Amino acid sequence: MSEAASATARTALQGAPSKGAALQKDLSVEGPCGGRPYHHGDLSRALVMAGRRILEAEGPTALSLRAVAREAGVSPAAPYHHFKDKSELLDAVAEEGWRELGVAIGKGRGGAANPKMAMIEIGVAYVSFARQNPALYRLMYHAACDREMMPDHAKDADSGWRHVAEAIIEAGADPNDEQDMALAQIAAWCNVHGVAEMAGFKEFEPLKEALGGEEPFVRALLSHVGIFARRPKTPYE
Amino acid sequence: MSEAASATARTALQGAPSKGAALQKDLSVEGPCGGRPYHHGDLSRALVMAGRRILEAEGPTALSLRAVAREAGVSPAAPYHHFKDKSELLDAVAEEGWRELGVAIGKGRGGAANPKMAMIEIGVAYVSFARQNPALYRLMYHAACDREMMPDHAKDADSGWRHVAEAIIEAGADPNDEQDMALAQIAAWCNVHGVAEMAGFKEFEPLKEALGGEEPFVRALLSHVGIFARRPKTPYE
DNA sequence: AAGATTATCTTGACGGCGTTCAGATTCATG
DNA sequence: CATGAATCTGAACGCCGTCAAGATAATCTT
Repeated sequence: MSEAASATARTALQGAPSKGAALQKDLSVEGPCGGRPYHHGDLSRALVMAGRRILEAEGPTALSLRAVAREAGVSPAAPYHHFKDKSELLDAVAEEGWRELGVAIGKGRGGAANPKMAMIEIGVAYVSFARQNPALYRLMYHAACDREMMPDHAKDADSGWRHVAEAIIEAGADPNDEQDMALAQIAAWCNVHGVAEMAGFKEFEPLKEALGGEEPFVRALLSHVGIFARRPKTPYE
Repeated sequence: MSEAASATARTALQGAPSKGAALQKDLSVEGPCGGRPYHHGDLSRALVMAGRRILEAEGPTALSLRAVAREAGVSPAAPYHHFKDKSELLDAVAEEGWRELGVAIGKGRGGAANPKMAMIEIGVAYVSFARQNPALYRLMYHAACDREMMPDHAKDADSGWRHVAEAIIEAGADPNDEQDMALAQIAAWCNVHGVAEMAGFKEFEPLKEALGGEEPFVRALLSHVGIFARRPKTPYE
């Protein structure tokens, strides 16, 4: 189901046979270029990739530090030379997810017919990513909630957060009304997150089918909420 | 010894603030009262309460089956006579949470100035509950996501789900347009969930302060999204 | 009232987990 | 080539979820 999901990620993960031996060798062979590789190869990278692979293949409950080490072909204690503890490793996996999500959002935004549609396309891309990598998305959000903030690189050029801010302005918001800008951005983010986590619920199945599939369903949901229609600040009195 | 343990448990719970005051039953030595009590007393109830207490006091990572049993004063294997496994116990804790949330939502709805305001009040009550019981809320949602559906009792009279449906109709929606009804209900739920999980993020702090606190912030967010304003189905073309 | 039956709880064990630490190995460099 | 630092291993600790076997108490039958 989520197999076709991360074609982009898959290339990155490609050629990773289960045992670490081959992986180690490959990494150490291409070593001399960057000056990065260490004793074992770039283990820290390998661990993150192994973590993601386990997440996709066997689900979040199987994602133990020991399993990751096993998959990477090292002892259970090895990761501790690259990450303070398990949660730091998981953070690294999550961060990669956020980066990919940013790229996906950028693509969605770029494919919009006009600036006013961009926000919806962004939302669709966001939800679509979350639905195709559910375990990863949960991990990402878990990490964010734990530290009670968005990932640090949210300010980066290709981050989803940035895309949203720009799209809102392009859609006609007044960039000088900081408060309204922030509200729009936050509201969009909250909404799209809710949809991402609930779109798979089974009680919505009939409606999904009536609308012709999950993507139309998501579109309808986002449109219905008027995700970024500019509107008076207080619709009720 | 079971008596003593459950006594400590009870006093500990009474120390806990906020809700659940009415919830705790009299587990004291009342032999032939309800026909329910068993060997130990109502252990299954006691376990759920212990679970909740640990969740609030020490966070989700401390919430182990063994810790719950310890807190309830029984052996680590005792819970297995009442719950199939750990996750079933957690489900029971979550279910209690959903019930409380339903009540909170009902109160919010009842306190609304007029039918059109009811939806916002519901949203505020929802987010407020989630923010006051963050660990419990996460647990609730985790359980729902795992089974990919809302809790079973969502159809009950005092469930939040029901309240939302009724409030939407009272606000003027056409109850015969099933599709639109469902969309409104789902969109509301998604949005409010997103706000609930993100309202605590630190990057929103300045905006919160500018708006005068967290509740105004939440109100602004919900209003901005036009959470339940009736609107044309496709705001963009 | 006494014995049989069932439900409940305890004890003890198993394997897996995250984490630590002392020691072995390999790398970079002088 | 020697030395010191970075990297990995092996074994150990305590906690976890879970299970099987036995002890204990409540309930039911007669």
